[in-house]
Amino acid sequence: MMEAVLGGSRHPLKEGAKTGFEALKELPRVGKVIGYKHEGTVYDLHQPFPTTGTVEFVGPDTPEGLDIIRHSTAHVLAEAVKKLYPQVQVTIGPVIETGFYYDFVREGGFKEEDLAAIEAEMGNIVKARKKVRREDWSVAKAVEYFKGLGEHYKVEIIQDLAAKSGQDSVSVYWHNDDFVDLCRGPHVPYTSDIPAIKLMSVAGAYWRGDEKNAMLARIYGTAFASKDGLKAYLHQLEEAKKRDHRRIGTDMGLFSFHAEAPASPFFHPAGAFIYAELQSFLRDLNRSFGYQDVISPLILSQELWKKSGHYDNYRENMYFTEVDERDFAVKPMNCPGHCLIYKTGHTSYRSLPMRLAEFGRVHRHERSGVTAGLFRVRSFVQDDAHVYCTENQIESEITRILEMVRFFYNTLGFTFFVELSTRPAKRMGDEAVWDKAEAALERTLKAARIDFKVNPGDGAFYGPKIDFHLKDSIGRTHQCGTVQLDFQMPGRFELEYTGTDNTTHTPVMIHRAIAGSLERFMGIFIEHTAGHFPMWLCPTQAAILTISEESVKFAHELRAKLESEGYRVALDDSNDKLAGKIKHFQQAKVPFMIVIGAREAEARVVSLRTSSGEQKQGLSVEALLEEFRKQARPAIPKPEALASKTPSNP
RNA sequence: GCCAAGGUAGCACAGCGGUAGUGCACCGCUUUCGUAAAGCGGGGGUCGUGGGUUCAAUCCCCAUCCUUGGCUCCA
Repeated sequence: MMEAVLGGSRHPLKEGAKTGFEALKELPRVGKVIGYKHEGTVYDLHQPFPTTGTVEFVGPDTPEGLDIIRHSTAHVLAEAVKKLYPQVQVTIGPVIETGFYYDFVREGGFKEEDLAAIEAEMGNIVKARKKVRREDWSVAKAVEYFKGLGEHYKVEIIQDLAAKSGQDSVSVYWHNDDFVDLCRGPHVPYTSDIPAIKLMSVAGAYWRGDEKNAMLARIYGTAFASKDGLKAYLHQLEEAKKRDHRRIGTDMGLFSFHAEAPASPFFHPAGAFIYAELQSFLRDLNRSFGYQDVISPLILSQELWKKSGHYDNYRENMYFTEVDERDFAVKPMNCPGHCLIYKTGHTSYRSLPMRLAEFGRVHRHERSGVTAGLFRVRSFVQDDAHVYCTENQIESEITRILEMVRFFYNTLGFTFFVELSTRPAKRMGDEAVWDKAEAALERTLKAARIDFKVNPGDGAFYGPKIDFHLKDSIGRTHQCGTVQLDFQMPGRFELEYTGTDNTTHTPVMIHRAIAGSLERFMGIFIEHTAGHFPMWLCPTQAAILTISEESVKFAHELRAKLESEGYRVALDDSNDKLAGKIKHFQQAKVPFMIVIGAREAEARVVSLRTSSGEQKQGLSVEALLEEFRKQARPAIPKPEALASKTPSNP
């Protein structure tokens, strides 16, 4: 006897149904069904039905159902495009996290204004309720058929598929007899089973993602199980736009960009304040963990970059300059400078680990199309540090760094995930050293009980690395912190220390950053908080608002008192209405507003309002200060204090 | 770099062959007012930059700079 799972409950199922549709006839009607899952694979309802086991029917509002709808919508898009532009070739049209896309071959690409017509044609196809029918063809037949249609990319896909997997048949899906596309499936049974479609944008994309290949015309779209689902998604996009750090940065006057220095931010007083506070938080954390500040120059000779390997491996991202007939480069990284500092003077094993930290400004020439607000810039500061240590100290040093990273992210309220990146194709050094380095990082992560995913081939050219990724408000992830093990550079720079045995050894070098780029980190933090920063980071922490002239004198006294306590306070004693003042400081995202009218002035108390709208009336000045003290910057722990804490990376 | 869209006052936008407009912000005056906008008046733009077409260009054409979305998601 078979079993069916339908609408969350189990039902016995008679054997012998030929298709999903037939099987459904035996079962109670519970909502819409567009496919079924059997042994982990999803099938469409027209496909031959299994004869054993449990079958789970898939509704449109399940993750699998949504994938089916979106994949089918991609096919409908392809049919609509072929109908409107018969000369266009189709390539691939996969489902992505937010919808789907389809890549076409079309001279000149598509224009955004073409989308309306295509969407209308898609609507016709949906309305026509075309049956989506699967057929299995031999590879030979498929190749011949698509060749006949002039669909050369499809032919390439089929031949590739056959060569790679060795399978001798492929599946195709028809819309009635009007349109056929190569596809693994599954699909909705009828085109009318797609409830809500929206084409989003056009873009260029390289065939198979490779710049050497032809540029294809991509159309992005999305589809949902209901009109409301689509509406909610579009609304969410609007909301995300409001949190965009570029918009908030402009509104709050935090930073600007100028053509005079493309992709390089100019921080205004308010933005620079927050930036500097974050920096000093990180500096204090560094010092607490035994790091020492150093400062190294921005421009260093080209020979140095040849020695470090950057010239050979990173040249296309570097800025060069020539002065006095000598070649220089602007540093894209701080490590060679720190190595020169290490090299000065004789080093004993007693001074290891040596932890050198620098808020080092680096310049990297990112390609023009990849820069984005603060997220990807060409000039930025890293909270960089290099730890020189013995091989025996590697694991304890990395553990210490993991603790710092965890404290910093948790304190600012971020969730993150961790990736271990292993040897890339373009690399230096022997395989044995790579083996050792990769194993050391993996061991340390496991010991710290941090979940991680291995990212093969994504390491730096000098060693493997651990990357920390933060999630922003619209689900994008950003690489921030990094820990990189380096067995190469110390040798290249002939770094040495004298060991207990009184002979010279080469130290190991660990590159690490916690925030990564302060610029990018600020961008993420702005979106994370939507501009509502914790009080200790705010340039203006509180605004005193008077109601009428009787309260002005007390307001000034209060400001003097708060400033003498070290708070950054604005005073609005203008003759605007209170509601207007509140609106102004609300939009400026000042966390606290202190309202003072005649009543308060007389009793020498205040009315406190937070930017989230909470109110407390009749607070004494001492009670107000107590409220503020609760918002102080979190205390920086010592390494020993964190070592005992239960690890977590949510 | 490549494909597409865009650049008009500090900000958000409208206008699109006959040399510029709205809202907010800013400045001035009036209003002394209890938790998201009181009223009136005013100043501010060589319409990204360079070239071309035209009697006339913010608008059309070419070039260029900058910004934005996309270029890993394998039928």
